[in-house]
Amino acid sequence: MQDGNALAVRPEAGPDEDKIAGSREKGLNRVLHILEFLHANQRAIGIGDLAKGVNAPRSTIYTLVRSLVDAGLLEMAGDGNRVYFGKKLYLYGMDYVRGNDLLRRGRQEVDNLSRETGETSELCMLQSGRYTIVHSSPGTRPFRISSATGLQIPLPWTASGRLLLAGFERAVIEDMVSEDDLVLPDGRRLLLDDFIEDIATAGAAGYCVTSGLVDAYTKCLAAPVFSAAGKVEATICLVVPIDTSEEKTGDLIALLRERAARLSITG
Amino acid sequence: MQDGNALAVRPEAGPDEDKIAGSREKGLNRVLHILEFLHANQRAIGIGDLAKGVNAPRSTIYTLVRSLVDAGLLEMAGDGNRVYFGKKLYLYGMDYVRGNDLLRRGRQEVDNLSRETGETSELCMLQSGRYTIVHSSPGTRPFRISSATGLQIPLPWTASGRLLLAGFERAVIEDMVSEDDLVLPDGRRLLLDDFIEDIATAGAAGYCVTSGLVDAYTKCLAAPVFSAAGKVEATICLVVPIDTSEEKTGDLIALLRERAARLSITG
DNA sequence: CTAGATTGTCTCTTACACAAGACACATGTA
DNA sequence: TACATGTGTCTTGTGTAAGAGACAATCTAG
Repeated sequence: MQDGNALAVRPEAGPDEDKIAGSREKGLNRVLHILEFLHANQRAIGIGDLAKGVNAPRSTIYTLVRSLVDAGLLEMAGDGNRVYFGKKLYLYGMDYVRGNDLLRRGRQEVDNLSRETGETSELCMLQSGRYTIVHSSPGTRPFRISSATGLQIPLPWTASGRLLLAGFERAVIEDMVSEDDLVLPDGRRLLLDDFIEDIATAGAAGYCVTSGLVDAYTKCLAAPVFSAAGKVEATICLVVPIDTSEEKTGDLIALLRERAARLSITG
Repeated sequence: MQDGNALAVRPEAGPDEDKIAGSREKGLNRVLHILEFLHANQRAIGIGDLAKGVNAPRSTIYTLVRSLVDAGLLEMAGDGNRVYFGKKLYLYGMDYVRGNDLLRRGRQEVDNLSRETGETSELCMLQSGRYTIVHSSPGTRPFRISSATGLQIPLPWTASGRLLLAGFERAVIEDMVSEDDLVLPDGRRLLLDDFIEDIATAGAAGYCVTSGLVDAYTKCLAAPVFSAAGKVEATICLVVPIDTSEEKTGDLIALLRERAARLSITG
């Protein structure tokens, strides 16, 4: 087959090694890229820019966008020549929530947690091999630490990432984690072996804490939610200031684990 | 088997206009049909049934579904050979909400309304020429009247429909409303002219009430939300028992209009 | 004013995605 | 046992959708 699915956002594909000239792409793939691009940019985009953004011929994008707008997956934005997500996608998304007990209850639980503790709380899942914040609830601190829903972060940067990978073969993990993923935002570099060991300990412990990984001021506490099959299907986590006392951290972890366990009881 | 859906969610068709025994369909269109079909059925569907449902060759559906699952727009459901909407669609849907002030505030307002009044409240919009319940909040009656989000109902059956069409040309309205749409669930038949007159009066009055249209026990109160351009962009409505007193109905309408007006003030 | 960039629509060609259909492997049921 | 029904993977041909490019309109500088 071809290069399989080169569908990984590719916001800016560093060197120009990819894209072997004008290979003809399937329309559906173009569409998937369009959606990813809009998701990555979080705003309405002009059709011309869209074509540039997904690196596709203008004429193609015009026709595809027309189809998508007609179908309601996209909508023309205010000024008239920009597009963004449409109502249909919202409706399908709500269908997903409705059909997905875990997500529905998880959202609820996360909202509760952040209200009760005052800290930012998040529901996280693996999304085609990437760590994804599926739902987050801001917390009540004056300077609150928040992250956008749908944000995708390299697995090694997070506590949840360590839990989500528990139970996977080493080879699979190596496959999911790129070299770049091991470089933290501040430039420090994790060793793959250390990361894999973290995963094992996190899986065994049933929770995970990371300090100062994505930024220097926060600590991340996470607990796993299990599927009926016993796999880690999601995590819930709390983002707290890095100087939170040992004692309070312990309490929060206990709380988190209890809630995660409750979520694991699938109907 | 399938079907038997009393509330006609649309018997057939999708974004395609002329469906002459589709010999060779574009992949993207197949996908759009798949999504519509899943939305109409509100549950995971086996790939074989899916192929039947959208009237497409199995081999095609297999490849398309694989692409969609890889991309995360669909997910394999529990037993392993059924598919339903995936996380990506949820994320895109949330992006839509985030990018859409009206929807975000409208949902909020509808939730407030149903909590304050105890009645079922809904946010409604036109979705490619069809009336759509975009968000609904159940109300607190013992036997509550509720409708599923994303349900599409013929425009003439509803109070909101009359408001949403205010300002459209007669020809456009005629185009949007099919013969079948004029037949109420109980078999009664509306006259197109009456309906169009209703639209005019509703538009002029700035609210609309219908009694016993979709069923014999409810009254529907609706008020329009205007876009900056002065067009009716959405409605919020309350579904109340048909024997609600004139006085209370009047109060609710006043409340509804006030809230709708507040929503109309776009930033 | 001209020169350049951008937008939306069109036409034509050909590479390839859709479709048909064969296959192996499960099931269930008479 | 045979016999139907369903599932998932292949291969192969051809109708057509993706892409190149030309076009007029519309901006926006300078």
